[in-house]
Amino acid sequence: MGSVSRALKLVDHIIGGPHEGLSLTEIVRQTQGSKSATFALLRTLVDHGYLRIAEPGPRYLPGMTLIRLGDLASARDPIASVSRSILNELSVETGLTVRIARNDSGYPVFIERIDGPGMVRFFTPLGVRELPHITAVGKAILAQLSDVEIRDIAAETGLEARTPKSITTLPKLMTDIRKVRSRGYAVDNEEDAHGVFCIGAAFFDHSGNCAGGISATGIKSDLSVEKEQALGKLVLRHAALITRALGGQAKSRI
Amino acid sequence: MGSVSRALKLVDHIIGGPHEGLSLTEIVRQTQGSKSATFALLRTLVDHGYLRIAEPGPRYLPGMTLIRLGDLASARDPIASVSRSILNELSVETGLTVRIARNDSGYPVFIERIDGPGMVRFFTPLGVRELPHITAVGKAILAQLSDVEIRDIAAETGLEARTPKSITTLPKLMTDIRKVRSRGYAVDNEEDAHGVFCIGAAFFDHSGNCAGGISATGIKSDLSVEKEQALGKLVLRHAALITRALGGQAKSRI
DNA sequence: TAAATCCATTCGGTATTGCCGAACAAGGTT
DNA sequence: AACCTTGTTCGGCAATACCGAATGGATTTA
Repeated sequence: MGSVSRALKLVDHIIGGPHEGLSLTEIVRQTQGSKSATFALLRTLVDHGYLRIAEPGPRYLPGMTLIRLGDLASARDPIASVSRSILNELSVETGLTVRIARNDSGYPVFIERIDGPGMVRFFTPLGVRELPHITAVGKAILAQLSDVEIRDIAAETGLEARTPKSITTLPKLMTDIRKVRSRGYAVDNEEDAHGVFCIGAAFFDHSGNCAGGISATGIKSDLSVEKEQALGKLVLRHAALITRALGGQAKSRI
Repeated sequence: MGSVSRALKLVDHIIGGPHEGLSLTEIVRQTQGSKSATFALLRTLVDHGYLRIAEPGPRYLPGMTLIRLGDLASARDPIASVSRSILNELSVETGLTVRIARNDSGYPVFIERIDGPGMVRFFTPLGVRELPHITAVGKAILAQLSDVEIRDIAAETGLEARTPKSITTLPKLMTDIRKVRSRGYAVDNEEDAHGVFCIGAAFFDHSGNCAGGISATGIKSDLSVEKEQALGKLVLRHAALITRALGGQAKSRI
């Protein structure tokens, strides 16, 4: 399957490339492999719409099939499709950037996003495993796990820092998790990015497992202390709505 | 590249499959190829996140990478990213399902969508070439082409019908296109689906070429005659906003 | 104007590797 | 307990994906 892997790596490379696309020789220079082989791979990717060619001087760009598959994958995801209207409601009520994440064995993977109306745009990619200890949804998910599971995940990630406010030690993480458990919602206080806060809460599937989380993100200066609590309760309520829409119920942790 | 093609066909097959996913044997039955070969292909697709495995009884589902690539492809598309806020504005002003399409050499390919707030959901896939003579955006794009180009595209598609109201002959199409040219906006009057109307208008890039179109879709009974004109003007105005955002200007047709 | 450079694309020949059938393992069912 | 179904592994063969070189077209340099 080396061929397939190489082809998919090419897709990744091109989607990470510059706005105006990449030429064949540029791609060959930046990746390993002969010119003729990559040319053949690119050709089949174009045939399937994964890439498209921009003229002049054949430059390769992401194709329409990627948009098609992403749309279908999102429409077929039960969590994403069920929460869309609830997410939209939270968006208009808060005016913030709101997101839904799926619980990928302890790690949050955001699958849906509605940007706030303001000028500020956050870099919030979908479909990527995020760090649990640095995101509000991540901590909301962690809070549903046992302490040993949290320890294991903390060991896996190494609790790396993104900002000076990031939590980098297990004890500090545990005290924060305990706060999450008592409040019901999790807070990311500039732990992921300077000047950015995030408030998240978990939702549950039919078997009572944490299926993911919902969160609202904004710039720190807009969030007063009393607003935080109100926003937390709002996010929590919408998480409960998603739980209900999924036909789920929160499991009582041991 | 047979390998790559087969792998991408598998992705297509699985994303078109049932909600609960497909098992290996089901996939083997529905596609050609040996069990071991498809197993290997599926494995690499899972490795790259294009597919994911649902337990129990390994069933294959669309993976998170599809959502990630779709999000990135959409974010990198200049038309999609520039029109997002304008599309959102049209959405709240009309309360309808609104969409943006890219002009793919005469054919509309929708790349962005905001569903209306109501119960009704239209099946409006993204990233797919739609038929020009059956969609409002399609006719808005056609109206920007020369008459011979329209004839060629009509010959290519065969002007197939979707509903009794579909336009199926070139003369009828041309009279409708002339109306589009005089009004500025195009109307799909239950030509694509029973009880569904759509109003669209074209926007232009820096070189004056038609880059795509924007449209609003709703159920027919909500659209009175006087509303149609108001809505048409509204859609047209938002198309002009996109043209400006793209740094474009409408080319005067000959 | 001609030489030169750069790039996309094509083409044989070779060896890598992807494919197949069969065998193994593991549940689930009768 | 025997039987069927399904996922997974393995060895051997043939297809085919890869490479390097050659071609052709376009743009630039001398």
